[in-house]
Amino acid sequence: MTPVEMAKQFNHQEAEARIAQLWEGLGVNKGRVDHSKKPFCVVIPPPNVTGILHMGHVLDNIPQDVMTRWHRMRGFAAVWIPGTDHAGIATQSVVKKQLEKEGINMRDLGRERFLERVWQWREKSGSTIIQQLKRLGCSCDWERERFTMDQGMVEAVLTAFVQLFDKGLVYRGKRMVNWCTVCLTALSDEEVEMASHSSHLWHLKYPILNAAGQPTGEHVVVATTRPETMLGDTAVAVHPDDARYKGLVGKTVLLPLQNRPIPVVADPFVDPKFGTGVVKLTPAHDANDYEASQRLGLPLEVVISDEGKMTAAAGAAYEGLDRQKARKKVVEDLEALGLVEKIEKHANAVGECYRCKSVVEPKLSDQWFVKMAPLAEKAKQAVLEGRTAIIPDSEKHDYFHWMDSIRDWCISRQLWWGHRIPVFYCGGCKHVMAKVSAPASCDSCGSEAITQDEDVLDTWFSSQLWPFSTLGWPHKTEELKFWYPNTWLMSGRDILFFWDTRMMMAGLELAGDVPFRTLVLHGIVRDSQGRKLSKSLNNSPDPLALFDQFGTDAVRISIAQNYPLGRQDARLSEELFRNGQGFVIKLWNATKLVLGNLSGGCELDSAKLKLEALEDRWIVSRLGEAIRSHDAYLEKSDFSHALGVVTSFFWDDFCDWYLEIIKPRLWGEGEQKRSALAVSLLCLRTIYKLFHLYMPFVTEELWQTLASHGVSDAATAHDDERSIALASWPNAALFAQDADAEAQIGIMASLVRGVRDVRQNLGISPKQELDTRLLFLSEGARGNFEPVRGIAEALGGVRGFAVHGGGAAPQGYVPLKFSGGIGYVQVPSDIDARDISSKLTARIDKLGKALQGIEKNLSNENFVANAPAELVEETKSKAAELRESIAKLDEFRRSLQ
RNA sequence: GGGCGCUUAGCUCAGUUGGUAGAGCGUCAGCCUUACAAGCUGAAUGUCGUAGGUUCGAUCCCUGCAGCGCCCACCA
Repeated sequence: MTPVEMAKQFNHQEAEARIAQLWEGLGVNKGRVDHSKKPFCVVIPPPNVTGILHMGHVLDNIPQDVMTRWHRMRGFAAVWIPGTDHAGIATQSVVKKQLEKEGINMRDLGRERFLERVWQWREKSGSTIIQQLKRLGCSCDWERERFTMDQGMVEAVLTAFVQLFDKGLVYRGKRMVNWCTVCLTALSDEEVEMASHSSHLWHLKYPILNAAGQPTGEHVVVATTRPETMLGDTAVAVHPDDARYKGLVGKTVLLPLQNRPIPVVADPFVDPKFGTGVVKLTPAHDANDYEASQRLGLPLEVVISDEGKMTAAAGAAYEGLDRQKARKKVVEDLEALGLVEKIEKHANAVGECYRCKSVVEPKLSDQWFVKMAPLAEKAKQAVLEGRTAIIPDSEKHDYFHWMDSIRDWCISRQLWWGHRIPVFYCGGCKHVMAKVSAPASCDSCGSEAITQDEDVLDTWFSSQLWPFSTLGWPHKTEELKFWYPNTWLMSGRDILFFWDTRMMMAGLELAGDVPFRTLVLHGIVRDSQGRKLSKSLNNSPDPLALFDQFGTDAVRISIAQNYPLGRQDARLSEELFRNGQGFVIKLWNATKLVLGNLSGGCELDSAKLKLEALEDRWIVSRLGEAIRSHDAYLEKSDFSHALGVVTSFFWDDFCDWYLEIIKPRLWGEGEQKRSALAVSLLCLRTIYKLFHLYMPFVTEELWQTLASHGVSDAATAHDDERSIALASWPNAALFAQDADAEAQIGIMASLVRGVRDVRQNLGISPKQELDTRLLFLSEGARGNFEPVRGIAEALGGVRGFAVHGGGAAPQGYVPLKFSGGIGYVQVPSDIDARDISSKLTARIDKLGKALQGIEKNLSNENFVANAPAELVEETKSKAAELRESIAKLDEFRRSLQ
């Protein structure tokens, strides 16, 4: 082997594509059912098929990649299944808008032709996000890519529906549902976001009629936040016990504008304390009112259409007006009649469509529902029993609360793009059948007049099957048997109720077990000012541009380091990515140093490695500790801390101390050089493996660089060395702990830091060699120092440490404290004494304060009596050390005067 | 209205059997030392939100309060 001339830096632009090809060629990401190994399976939260990669995806997928790579290297039969979601409402509205641009109304086009257009759009843009995920370095098994509307998925979805139907867990019913007047479909409760609107509370006067139907001249005042709905009022209600209105119940009032008499009724749902205690009843447009009207047998008057416009029933003056405009006109018209008593400011929560943000309208309609209570109970139990762990633990609270307060799930959507509900109606006997494939005739009467339900299923109905439908369910495939339940699932906590909870329920009900063993939830990323990323704020960076600019590895490591696990959110900034870039560069340069000094005869065999030099024993001990600690964090899915362990090992221990210590050996010859090379190469190879989870590209490049120069480890030669992704995970047990080495290097580092500190403080040039004497506080410390004497001299720039026997500080030396004793550094004659004196005073004051605090404790009898003996001893010796240091500093200060 | 979380250095955040607080960035100072100036070396900076309680001792445990944020909720 000869010294390697490495490029100045890692060219990520060129290398990433090449490395991705290497992986593809080697099939490193392929998951295979292998019963000799433990299974590991993750399914990707399927992005919208027509979507493009945004920071949210990056956030989602980095940890999945980390976990998948980690398990693969640890010898699991690991698979990460990718795919995309058809995203019903979102995709339909995109295509609808495209058509509108061409002047085509989708209703005119018809269902079939419209669906053709959607499929075309899907074909065109469907692979974009998959390509982008590849650029992120995701080690998915791309051959297993699925789409929520591919053939197998259709079968799974229809089967799931039919099974639930047959169990009586799916039913059709007339209910008040959330209706989006823009998307023109029903929504589930989860798809409605409550937003606070500052609005008004209008107090309207309804004239009271006498028995003959004539106005008495008196009014009853109702308070409402939606005056436009008064056109559809069918009654006015008060609380039965409300003394103020006792005489009113049973009478009739005149509904203004409509000039229709409506009754005054009593129902306990009215809150006498709110408003005037009188509420108008609009059964067709309010869920509460609807329920009350059912109890009271009141009629329904639909005055708002599906599109959110007033109907003919609202009266000629209002028909066709938008809800908002109708509200304004109704109020104006009532004011003109003198029927508005007052208008108060009022903040209320309004439901908005989670897709288009328009205000949802309650609408009474026939819809399909999933009966949730029995499913929720099982899902709750599974988490209570620990069959699925939720990380962080605090999120369980929301999970349980949701399960406890569950309501039936409206799954029918009045859309075309989606899984059509597999329910068939017989035109003859009105029999209703749920079938995976369309029946030719009625099961019950044999009639061939069969029609299929027009609606499609909620997108989340198919998403909830993802952990097992991707593995071949409803067929009992090898994959399903081996990889179900999935090991792990990562999702943003914003879709906990859309997706995660429903997968739990569907998995337990349909696949017979929990969908995943561990659910990890994360927060969102924000910009540097803490704002959510959004298109309108233009603060949402394009991940691909970031990959180009900083390198994919840099972006990945930056995000992994600042991972918003749990409730926490993470802030993004340029600095963050530059920081990540720094790690890539540092790793490159550390390799450059070692490879630049390669020479013949340093073949590496980690099993036969003899660790003789102290620093070699030390770095190997530290490395073992880093591996153990990293793995322990990752077991808990704590990526940031796991990565933090590796980065601080690499940067602080390996680069700042180890490489600095061994430089003379690397520059030298012979056995010293050989062993330094062997140990540093072993460390580098191990560091690459550890970092590979987070920075797959640069670590692969460096691994290949080593391989191409003949560096490989004889001890792991049985491993597949063609790619680091196929290499085996480092075994911490092979890196022996060495307490002596750690203690000795610890003393050395503390002493060197002390000398550097003195240098800086006194303004002594780093080049100037110093004379230094040491006073050891114990024989042990002295013993620990001897082996590191040479290293300390080299790194501290010290001519030679002499031992100071004790007693007064030597003249002209400044003291420094290190772990194990006190050092004295000779002050060069050209240093200004007054300058030093003031610095010494500051230092003495600082130590004095620390001593004060400690002594306060020691003078407290209760502390001495109650605190653990060890702690008391420790505190005493700390106080002694401080006193000694202060005394020496003071002595020196006085000697200057 | 109910529930949950957060408040620590100028900024972003770590900090579990309770023992007098750390990192990165930024700031200041010194270094182009033959891997790296996107670097190295050193320094400064905190009534750990607030008021109490428990304790020999509280950033940590308990209670009240304030500010910020999130989730849930059919009160017109």
